[in-house]
Amino acid sequence: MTDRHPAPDSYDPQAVEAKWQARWAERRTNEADLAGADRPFYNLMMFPYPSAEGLHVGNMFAFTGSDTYGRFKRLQGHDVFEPIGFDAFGIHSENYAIKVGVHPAELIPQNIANFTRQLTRIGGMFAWDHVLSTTDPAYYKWTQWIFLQLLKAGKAYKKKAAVNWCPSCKTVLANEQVVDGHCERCGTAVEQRLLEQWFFRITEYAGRLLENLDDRSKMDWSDTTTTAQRNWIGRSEGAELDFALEGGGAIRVFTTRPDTVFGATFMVLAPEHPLVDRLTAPDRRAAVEAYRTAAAKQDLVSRKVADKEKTGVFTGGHATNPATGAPVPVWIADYVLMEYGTGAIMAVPGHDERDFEFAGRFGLPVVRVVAGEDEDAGTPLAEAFVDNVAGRLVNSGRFDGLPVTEAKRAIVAWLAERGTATPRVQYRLYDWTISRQRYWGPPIPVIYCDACGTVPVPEDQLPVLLPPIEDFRPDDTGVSPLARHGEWYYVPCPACGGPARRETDVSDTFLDSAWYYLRYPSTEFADRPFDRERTAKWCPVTMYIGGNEHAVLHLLYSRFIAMVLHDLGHVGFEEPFRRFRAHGLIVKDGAKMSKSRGNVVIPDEYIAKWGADTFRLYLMFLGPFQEGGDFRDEGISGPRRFLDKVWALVDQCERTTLMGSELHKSVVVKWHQTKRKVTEAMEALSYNTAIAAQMELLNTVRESNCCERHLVKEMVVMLAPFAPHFAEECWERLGHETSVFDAAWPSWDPALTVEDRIEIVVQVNGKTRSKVEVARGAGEEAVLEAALADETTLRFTGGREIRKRIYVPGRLVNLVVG
RNA sequence: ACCCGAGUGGCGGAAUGGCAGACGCAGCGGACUCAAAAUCCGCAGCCGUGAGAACGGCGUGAGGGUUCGACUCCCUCCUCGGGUACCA
Repeated sequence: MTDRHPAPDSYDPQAVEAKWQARWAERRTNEADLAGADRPFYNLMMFPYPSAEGLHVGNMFAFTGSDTYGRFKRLQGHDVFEPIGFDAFGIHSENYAIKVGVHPAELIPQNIANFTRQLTRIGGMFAWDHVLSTTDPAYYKWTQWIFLQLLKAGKAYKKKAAVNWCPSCKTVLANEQVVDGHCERCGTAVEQRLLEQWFFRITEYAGRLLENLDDRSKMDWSDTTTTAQRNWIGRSEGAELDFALEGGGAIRVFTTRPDTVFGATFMVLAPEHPLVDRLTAPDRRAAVEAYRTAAAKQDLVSRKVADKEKTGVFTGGHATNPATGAPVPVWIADYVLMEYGTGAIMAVPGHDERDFEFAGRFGLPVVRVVAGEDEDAGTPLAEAFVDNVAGRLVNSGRFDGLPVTEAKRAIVAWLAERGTATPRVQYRLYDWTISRQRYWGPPIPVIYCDACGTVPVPEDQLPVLLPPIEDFRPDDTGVSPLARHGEWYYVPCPACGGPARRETDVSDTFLDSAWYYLRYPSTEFADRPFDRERTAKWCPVTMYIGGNEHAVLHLLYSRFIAMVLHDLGHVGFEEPFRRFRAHGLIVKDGAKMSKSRGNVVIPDEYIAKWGADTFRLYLMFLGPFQEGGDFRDEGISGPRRFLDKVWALVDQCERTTLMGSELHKSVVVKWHQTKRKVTEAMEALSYNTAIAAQMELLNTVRESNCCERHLVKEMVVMLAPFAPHFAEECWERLGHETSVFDAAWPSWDPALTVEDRIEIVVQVNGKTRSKVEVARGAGEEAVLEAALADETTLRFTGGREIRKRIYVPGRLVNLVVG
């Protein structure tokens, strides 16, 4: 950063910014008329987790990009509502609080105050009247209410599920706290433990969540995000097949490759599979039990590591292959997961890599049932042949010769007739576990009564307040610290008045953030989560911007909750975010910012040095918003010089008559072209090119040395989304008493975006050789004639025969010579 | 391993089938200045020919293809970033 010494009447960002921030607050410029707006536009940015470190430059980039869009929409005449809030519950806050030994309820307000200061300083158009924090009882009361609606509707249920358990710290760990199968803090090997936990039935909605992704009338999202969601939901089409057991019953498997059933030479069950006991032969019992115990102890993360060596044991039992009628041995192995499909697979080692590896390890037979184009049935397999598009069946009885795709249908139909197959769609998505055995979250509003069982807390008793306990650390009981707080924990049953206990788990932070956009427009209503009319007016969110790290969980959970609320009649839409765009990431001098590298950029010092407007302009200029870019200290002086030049132009407007001078046609054309280009670029979030276009216009004006007031005014308006304080000040200096944000976005005249005479590029054999100037409306004949007569062109055509002439209207001529 | 994104001057980046390098940073030359900073004017992809205005060739990670024409579309490969992870 180099020092600059401003001349007395030059642009002083600190003074300008302080002035306008005060004025915006006083005039309430940034608040939308929520009840009366004519053209509501809900411009939402993912709310931040208020960390102790404050907002870093990457956050500022994202917030500025969202704010720039909101301000642009406002200038286009929309009533823009741009709220902000804080996602302050969760394990991040809790762990940090434990680390520094200060209660999160004390830390969070300090952090929020700091975030508020930063977000105000950068000049965000935030509707502070509607600020919210998820830790506020007035907010989480309704988070609990949403839980109860799902419970009532049968969309919430309780079941035992595995958690990561550190036997040394005696506490439940989140997946992120497990590093290489060991506890992040003490290094002890992590085990799994089964706990009763609450789940939401998101899998019931898998199909709809998937279908809506393709419905443009409901959602316009960036492709990368919809693709990530599609993959996460993971739809697979296949069939369930039954492998009969001696003495009745069957092992049911799910497969996407029913065409390979003739090659199923063994079966594998998940160690937890309920049929394991029945199948295990007496002499195998010891080995099977040992394997099951070992599998049960493993932590949740390493259980699912793909490249580890295959393990498993034979149960001693057999089942019957429904296609061949042959008995196949049944094994158990931890590579088969109880949570997916039926918890059992038919193993086809010839055509599945995992099964191939397993068969090789344990000496099980490999049979080829699919062959590629030029292969014959006898070719031995050196590796699994997994191509499921090309290839024909072999060693599959009457199905030999059928292409794979056809064989899938034919075999399922054949087995279905005999009652051993059912077509089936399977999703990878699993139900959402919302229980957290922690302190810092909204208590799940449920009471357990010995007489009545599980009783929901009556809605009129919400919120269930999180008690302000001193010791909020997890302890060796494995249940939430809340269980230690007797007068909170023991309550009379709301149904029978008898002795009862509260649920001590709190809910996942993702539940807090799954509905916050519904709360913003209704923050002043204490008696309802979201007002019906307000919601109808403002929701779904018109434009949502956020990081792609939330492409899956947050966005999917929000969609699910909206869908449930829709089905229960609480909201009129299924999809909460009409438009979503992911912002890119900022790196510093080519490397990712991180504390360990010591290259984290703190925005405050840059803002103090250059002002918020220059900083904003630089952030939006350094790269495409949706891709991010490289933050370099040297780069920031360019945008500042640009503002200085605009300032000087406004200055000239104020005190000279030169401003009346007639514009050259070329300046008029550039002006109108710029208005079009900037408008289109803003809409596409291509802020860097929008700014470049404005710089070009300024350069043209300066070079031509002619200008007029109207042009300068429009320049200021186009600059306003990026440099709001600067634009306000210029607007005032240009003689306006109202906010620049109440001005209209400039429009352009398409006829004036084209010069009277245009340049046509002349290529010979595809290489640019010359240019000719023609009148704007010149026809093909005239242009070709001019091109052929051009001296430079003639040097390259050299009298040779012209075999082909290509004419692109208004742009180019290509002459192909022999 | 799979899925997604990206690879363009010294640097950030622009152009998504039609003049590659807009705009900006850094750099170089000049003006102003006692001098420096700031500001203003100009130069600027690489290689070659030329004293020179100029002229020619090459050039968007690598190789192939489609096309009158490819940074842009297709195939194969390499590198980097992000996501997912034994999903049957």
